[in-house]
Amino acid sequence: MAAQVAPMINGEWCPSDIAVMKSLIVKHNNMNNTIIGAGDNDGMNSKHQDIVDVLQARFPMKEKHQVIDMYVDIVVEMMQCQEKSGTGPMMGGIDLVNDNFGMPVEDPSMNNMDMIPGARTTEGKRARKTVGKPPRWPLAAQPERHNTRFWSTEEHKLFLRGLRVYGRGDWKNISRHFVKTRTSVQVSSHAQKYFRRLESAAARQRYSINDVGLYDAEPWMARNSAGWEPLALAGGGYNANGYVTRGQASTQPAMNNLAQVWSPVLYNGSQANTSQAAWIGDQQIGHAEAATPAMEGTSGNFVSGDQQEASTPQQWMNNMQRSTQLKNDEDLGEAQESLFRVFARVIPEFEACI
DNA sequence: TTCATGCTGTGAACCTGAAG
DNA sequence: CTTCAGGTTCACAGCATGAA
Repeated sequence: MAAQVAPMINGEWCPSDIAVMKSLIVKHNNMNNTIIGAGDNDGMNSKHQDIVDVLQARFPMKEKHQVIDMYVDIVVEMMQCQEKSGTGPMMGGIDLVNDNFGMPVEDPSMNNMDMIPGARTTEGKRARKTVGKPPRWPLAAQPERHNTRFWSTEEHKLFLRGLRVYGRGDWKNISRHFVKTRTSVQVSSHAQKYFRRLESAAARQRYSINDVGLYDAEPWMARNSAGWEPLALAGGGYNANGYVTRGQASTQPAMNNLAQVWSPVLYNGSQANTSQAAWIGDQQIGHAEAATPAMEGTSGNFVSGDQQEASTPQQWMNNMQRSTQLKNDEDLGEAQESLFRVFARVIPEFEACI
């Protein structure tokens, strides 16, 4: 672990890397556009395969899935910039999305993400649990908790990937295709705790598996222990608890999960690489660092449809909701899903890597 | 078209174990 | 000892599907 890098930043992609990737993507996209006609599916697939190969060649130290992942993120970011500006691409023409990479979307109904909390009525549920309810199990007959197993960091990252591809609510597919070691019920349960954790971000006191972001390295052990304490960084790293006490501004927790999951939606790519960061209450989500990868969601601002920055947990949640609306309105979510789905089909390694 | 059934997601209660 | 985090389970609601 490089001591210079904030722990929430995995150090895998630096801004210059991303700039190079963008440049290469734009260059090869434009170059191939002159050769490949619209609707040429094989050509499009080959095109993206070629671009990934070029990127892989440029960054031989990276795993292929890392390259693919970043490629998708950058494409989505560019797409979002195009959507926002309405006048054209930020970095040259890129038509990777509008035609679904030249491939049909296998299941358009996939865009069923319902991120709006409260969209489904819960009235009548709340009074369900009755007072004086007898214990679920007699003390002597409590079921064995043999299935209890803490989520590993890897499982959580797979969960985040699945969340990014299938969206919130499709636990079945996330379980089936990503977190294969967990049932859909377990995934759902984990998600419940995960989102609750995000909502109560300001009150966090202990490290949790849910603090692991998709691109985070693993600077910690699975539990609070001295095992990861030595990794605490001077000035802006972790403290022994993994969280800052409210009022302490000298240490910065890594709480970028949702930011990464929804980075193309929540973060304004055009403002990436600034040193501004979003905050939850007293705690900073995205640690401002000069060397922050744009797509990490660590340096970009939280943006909602009206470009408002979150400054309180409630505002943050509201922004998330508005961002979801924005995504729905502009079909960004569907486009992103399409990207991943296409990648999953075009590049076999993708499935193997995730 | 209507109804029954099964599946799945959601929110909450409850439990265990670890940290404070 | 208290508080907190994580996991399981349950009740309910919504949706899809098939039969009448």
